Amino acid sequence: MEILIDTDSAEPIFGQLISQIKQLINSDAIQPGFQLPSIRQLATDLGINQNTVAKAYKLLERDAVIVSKGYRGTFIHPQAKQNCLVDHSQQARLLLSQTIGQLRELGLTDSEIRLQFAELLKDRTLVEPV
Amino acid sequence: MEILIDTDSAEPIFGQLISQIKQLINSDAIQPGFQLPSIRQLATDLGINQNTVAKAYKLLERDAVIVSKGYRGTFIHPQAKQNCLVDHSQQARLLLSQTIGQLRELGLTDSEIRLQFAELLKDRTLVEPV
DNA sequence: ACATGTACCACACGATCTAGTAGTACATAT
DNA sequence: ATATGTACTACTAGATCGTGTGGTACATGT
Repeated sequence: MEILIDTDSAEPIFGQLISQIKQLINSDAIQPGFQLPSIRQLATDLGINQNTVAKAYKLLERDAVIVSKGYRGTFIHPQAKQNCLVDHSQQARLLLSQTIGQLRELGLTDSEIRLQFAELLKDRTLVEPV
Repeated sequence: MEILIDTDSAEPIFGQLISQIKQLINSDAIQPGFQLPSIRQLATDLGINQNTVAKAYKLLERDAVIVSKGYRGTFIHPQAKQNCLVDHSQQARLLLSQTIGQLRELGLTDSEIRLQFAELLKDRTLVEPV
């Protein structure tokens, strides 16, 4: 499994990791069930921080591209290739654009919308019911 | 009509104007039909910029607290006292909190939500249908 | 000619916030 | 003891935003 990191790139490292891992899956270089290197292993190999790798893995797992099995390691998800194409941003775009449109119709200033949004986003109770 | 501006205050000048004008209305110091000083007049009286006064007036008119009658001047709105209490932020809060909750349930990161939001807010076509 | 509200633009200062990364520590299970 | 994923804090550079200002221009109606 070959991954190259460009520290000078504008794209963040964890983003490069995600892109390249997805590409390896799409090109069938690695297939479902394949065990990925551990977070520490990959981090030291690439000369980057563990948290950076952990972040990439976490996002990949959220999108069901890989699966973490705790101390046993991390593996390619059975439907990895299919899930690589899912775009969560699409749904977000739709929901948000509708909301913004409504708020603007109410006459709210963009500044006011921004302010409310920033405050609400700090509030974690919006998804976990306390 | 006495208005005092504290340049050293953390609250922006246009905010101080809005607050104090609302308070004058609530305390019956000025009543519906009362003619407010013109933008230029108030600006020079307080030693602040015209645009700052214009901004305050504009927001007050949006919330139906005052009414601009063009070259004839600006007046206190008939239902000013009542409209002083209307909080547009309330509706915004509700709409936004619902949307944010849904996006989080989808598993989206706050970073991702923020990004989408920032991009969409730049798009003015969301309310004006081109 | 004059005063009114309104609408732009551009700029600068300051404050705030965010992303990205790094370091460290922890619980688990072999 | 060792390896795994995970969670927390902290830091720094950079971007972003708001505010206020200044200037100019316009249409309106007296």
